[in-house]
Parts: sequence; structure tokens; C-alpha cells
Amino acid sequence: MDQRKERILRAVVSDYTETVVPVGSHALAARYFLELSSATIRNELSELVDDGFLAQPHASAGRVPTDRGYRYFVDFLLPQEVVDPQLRRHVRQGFEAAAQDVEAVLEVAAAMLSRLSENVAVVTGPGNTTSRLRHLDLVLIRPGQALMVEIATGNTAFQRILEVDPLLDQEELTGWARRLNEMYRGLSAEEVDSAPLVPGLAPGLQALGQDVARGLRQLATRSALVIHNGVRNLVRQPEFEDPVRLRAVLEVLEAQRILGDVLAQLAPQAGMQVLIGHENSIEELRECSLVLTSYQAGDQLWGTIGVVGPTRIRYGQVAARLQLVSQATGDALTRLLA
Amino acid sequence: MDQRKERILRAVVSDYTETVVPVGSHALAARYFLELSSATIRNELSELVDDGFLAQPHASAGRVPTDRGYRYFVDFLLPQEVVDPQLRRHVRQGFEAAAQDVEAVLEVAAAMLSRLSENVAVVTGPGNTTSRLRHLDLVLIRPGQALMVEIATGNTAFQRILEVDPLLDQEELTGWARRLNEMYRGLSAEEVDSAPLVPGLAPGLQALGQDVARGLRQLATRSALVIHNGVRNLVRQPEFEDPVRLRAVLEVLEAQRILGDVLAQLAPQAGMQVLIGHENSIEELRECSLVLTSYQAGDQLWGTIGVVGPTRIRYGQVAARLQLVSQATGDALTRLLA
DNA sequence: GTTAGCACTCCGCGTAGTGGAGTGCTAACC
DNA sequence: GGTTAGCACTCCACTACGCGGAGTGCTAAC
Repeated sequence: MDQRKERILRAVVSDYTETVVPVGSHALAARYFLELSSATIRNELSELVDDGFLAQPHASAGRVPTDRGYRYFVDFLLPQEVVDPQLRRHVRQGFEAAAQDVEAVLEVAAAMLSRLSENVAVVTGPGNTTSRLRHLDLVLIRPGQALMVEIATGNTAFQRILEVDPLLDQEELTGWARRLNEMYRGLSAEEVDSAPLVPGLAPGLQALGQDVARGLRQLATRSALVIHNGVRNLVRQPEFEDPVRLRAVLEVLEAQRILGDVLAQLAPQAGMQVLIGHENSIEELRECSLVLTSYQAGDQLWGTIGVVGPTRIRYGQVAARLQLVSQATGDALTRLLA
Repeated sequence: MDQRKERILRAVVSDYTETVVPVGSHALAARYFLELSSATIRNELSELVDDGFLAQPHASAGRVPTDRGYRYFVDFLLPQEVVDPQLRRHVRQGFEAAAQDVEAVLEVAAAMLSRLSENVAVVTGPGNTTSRLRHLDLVLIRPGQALMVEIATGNTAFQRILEVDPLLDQEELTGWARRLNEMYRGLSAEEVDSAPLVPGLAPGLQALGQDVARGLRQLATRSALVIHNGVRNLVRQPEFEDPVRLRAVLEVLEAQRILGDVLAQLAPQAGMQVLIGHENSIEELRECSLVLTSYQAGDQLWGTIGVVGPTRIRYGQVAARLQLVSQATGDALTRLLA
């Protein structure tokens, strides 16, 4: 892969990315290689095809990058994109306006990113591992019914109605809550389940441990859901004019779990990740690329945010803007959660 | 509009609903009116066109119902659909599995309804009017930072980090929380704002009233957002093969606010409502119909749930199934919220 | 190694033709 | 008067055909 081949590959990728039309030797010569003839370029192109970086839709058509071509482009040829300072400000402001609670921040992040990337944005909260009890509260609603409120790490709240002894009053419940906090604070659902029973505990209190664990599990699964935004951008991509393909992608997005699993797997790795075409394990997304990164709240990895688009997505621009939004999301959460 | 015309209109609507092909006099005679000749039916059809119930895509094509035709069909000709008992059970079970918190219930409702209606389901929580403080909690996270948790009517939770005096300990905060609960329980954001200042209150506590009100407002706007599910069903409808039309509808769905406003306007009216084509005020949805109803938690109107689809949606079936899901949603919430 | 020239391929597009589904109208029938 | 058979007419959807253009691979010359 000499330097000229690289230049040509880069030219094909960027041209195809813009025009969505197979790019031919003449167009390349005219637009990018004034010093070379189309014949020379043809020779190079045909070698790039042999090496698997480019493909031809049919015998007498121009060239289109293959997944491998994009991979090489992303790994070695990606130009350093700079985000317009005005855009940067705009993003900051967008978060400031709506940065009141965690879910709102994630919604804003998805909306923002889908607009900036002109594709579909996906955002997921902290996965299944991290939900630990931070604080628990019991409130009497009426005789025999109490509201249990749990706050987990990440400051997400879970609330649930419990049936309790009709004779219990709020004072007693408050005592229970204190006991439960002492017993379970800092524990995960599994740890709560396996915590040793305390002898001499009121039987009603005894049973509450299960409810506490269930709440933590709910919180974990809820925050593992994948928010998406920007489907409207997908439908105007020429590669998704075919309703069948479009539908396949939508199935995955709306199922949430499928994408959630993939993102959860990738989550531990920090830094930006690009999955091109077949590189992701989701059959329905084999014609899509994912650009993903994780974001932090404080100094802690929190979740995954990324962009789903056709394989000819503008990797450079999308990556730069994703970086920006991911940063801003993390900052917003940090401000919010301390 | 004599009885035969009605029969013919009904036949055209149901045939077109199934085939999505303009229906002609021969097809009608063969499939629905063995006792009449196609010529007779042609005469009737042409009168139905004159009266605005049917239209012709072009001069020598079959007939298609107009919005007015659907309106008449819905108002006078809708067959009473019965929901299969097995389906009914299935829906109940679906809610039981996931009925742990309010948002989860609404998500399930949307998912369920979109599948049953084979179209897009929309669900919105209680609008801006109803959020009142049920319970408030203050938890010390670290010196100088406390987490405020608010539970509003509807048991939705809002949480937020507050900067506090670094010398405050949890015990003191708990005292504050008790005071705040006494002062503000049962009040809405506006009432909290205009509540008289209590003389001799700690200045830090004094200021918290604003934060409480802000939280209630956040909860209100959050629950006014419109959840949607089932875009995957939309793309296989022939009327949305055109990406431009599809995109217009998606814009509205993803904007949330547009649809939210419309639903909020309609919310007060109980019972099922059908908006056909141009009858809704959203320009982008003029080729869509909305089938809407409200659902209750306990004996209180809570939110709006409905289906968005092409105007040839199966009104009877969709209405019946919407009724079912709406009931089940209400029941699930009632169980959840007491 | 590069380039001009050339024959060849294949797609996209516009045109024309055709079959069929459907209509409206008229005149006859009950 | 309502109903029906018959018929001429319309318009669309589909196919076939032709053709220009963009692009290729190959060869031979530079």
C-alpha cells in the first residue's frame, strides 16, 4: 500500500461519501489528481479492487469502498476534523438548558448527536453491573400501603407500592427504613439477596430485602435500555430507500435489547470505537457502521453513546462531533451528580 | 344515504383497507354483491363520489375512500369488533411481567399497542396540570452536597444534587426534609412558589422551596412527553414507501412536542376519539389517522394513548385493541399506584 | 511507469406499444 | 324508475427497444 494508493483510496472514500455514486477514474483524475491520467488511476483502482479495498457494483461501473476499504481509511487515513467553535458553544448551551435530571440529559444528548451527525444517535445508561443502594425511604401512603423509594448509585430513583401491616404508622416505617439503610447501603441486588438474615428482625422487615433487591434490578435493566433518536435522518439516506432494509434496522433499534447487549459488551473499552459493516455482530446492521464511545460522570465510566449510519458515514466528522457530545454529556452529568 | 349505499361504502372501505388497491365495480359485485350487476354498482359508486365519500385516483381507476368516507364509516358503519380472549389474556400477562414502575408500564403499553395495532403507538403521561408533591427526601452524599428526591402524585420521582452548607449532617437534613414535607405536601409547583415564607426558618431551608417547585415542573414536563413505538410498522405501509412522506411523519413523532400539544388538547374528553386525515391539526399528519383514548389510574384521568396510522387503518380492530390496552394500562397503573 | 486510443460493457432513461382493469353512457328490459 | 348488457373510451402498469454516456480493460507507444 504505497502512498499514492492511499491517496486514491482516500479520494474514493470521500467522493463516494458525498455523492453516493460509484466513482470512476475520470472523475478522480479531474477532481483530485490533476497530475495523473485516468489510465494510471485505472491501473491503481484495479489493484485496490484486487486487494479488497474497493469493489465494483458491476463490470463497467465506478468503484465503491468495501468494508475493508473503510477500515483502512479509518485506521490510517482519517483526517483530523476540527469542530467549529460556534457549534461547540451551541452544544454546551443545549445541555445547560435541560440539565436537570439524568434521563433528560441523555435525551438531550441523543437529540443533539442525531442532529449533528445527521444519522441515528444511540445512548445507553450505566449497564447491569453498577446499581448499588445509596439510600432507601419508606413513606406511608395510607394504612396498609407504603411507598418504597430507592436511590441507587448514579442517583436514579426507583419507587414502588408495598402492602404492609395496616397497623404500621409512619414512625415505625421510618425506623424500618433506617434499619434497611444500615443493612443494605452500598450493596448490589445480588449482595442484598445473599446478605445474612438478621436474627430478631420483624418478619415484615425481613421480607423487604427481596423488594429492595428487585428494585435495584429494575434500575439496572432500565438504565441498560438504549435511547435512540434520529430515525428521520435514516430514511433520507439513499441506502435505506428500500423499505426492507430500513425495516431491519428499525427492528433492531426498537428492540433495544439487541443493541443494548452489543453496547454493553463494548462498554469496558475506553476511547472511540468504529465498527464497520459486518464488524458488528448484528446481522441486520451489516450494512451499517457504528461509531461509539463511552462517556463519564465524574471520573467514572457511565455509559455508551454513539452513532448508527450507513457504512459511508462521514467517519471524521461524526467522530469529532461524537467526541464533543460525549464530553458535554459527561460534563452535564458530572455537574448534575457531583 | 340509503342502506345500499351504506353497504357499498362499507364494502369499499374494508376492501381497500385490506388490498390498498382502488376497488372497482366488478370486484365489488363479485366479492360482496352477488345479487347486483357491476353497472348498478357503478351508478351508486359515482353518486358516492359526487357526495364526497369516495374519490378516484384517475379517470378510469377504481374508487378510494375519502376522509369523509372514512368518517361516515367510523361514525355509522363500524362493526363491533371482539377481541380474542387469548389476546386479552396475553395483554394482561404482558403488563403483569413489567408492572414495576410507571415509565416501564407506559413503555410496555406502547410496545404492546404498536404490535397489536400493527402501526405506531403513542402514549403520554399526565400533562402539566397534575404534579403535586407527595413526598420529599434529602440525602447527604458528601459534605456540602445533598441529593433531593421528590415523589409526585403519580409516584414519579425527581432527583437532583443540591449544594448545601458543608457543616450540615444527615440528621439535620432529615429534619429539613420533615419540615419541607409538612410545608409543601400536596402542593403543585405554583402553590409551592406562592406559599408564604415561614418566619424563623433556616435560610438554607428557605431557599429550597424554589428547588422543590422546579422539580415538580420538571416532572410535569417530562410526563407530558410522548412515547412512541412501532415505527418499524410504518415503513411497510405502502403509503409510506415514499421517503418524503415517511420523513414528515417521523419528524412529528420525534419532535414529541408537536404531538404532545395535540394530545394535551384532546385529553380532557373521555372516550375514544378518531381523527381522520385532515381532521388533526398537524400538517405532516394529514394523510394519517389517529385513534386515541384516555386511560385512568384509579378513578383519575391520567394520560392519552393511541395509534397513528394511514387513513385506511383498520378502525374497528384498532379501536377494540386500543380499548383493551388502554384498560390494561390503567389497571396496571392502578395496581402500581394504589 | 505512464499515457493515449479504442473496443467493449452495462446502466439509466426516454419512447413506444400493449393488455387490462375500469369507467361512463346508452338503450333495452322488468 | 330501477336494473342491466353492451360498448367505446381512458388511463395505468408493464415490457421491449434503442441509445447515449460513463466507465472499464487492454494494447501499444512514449
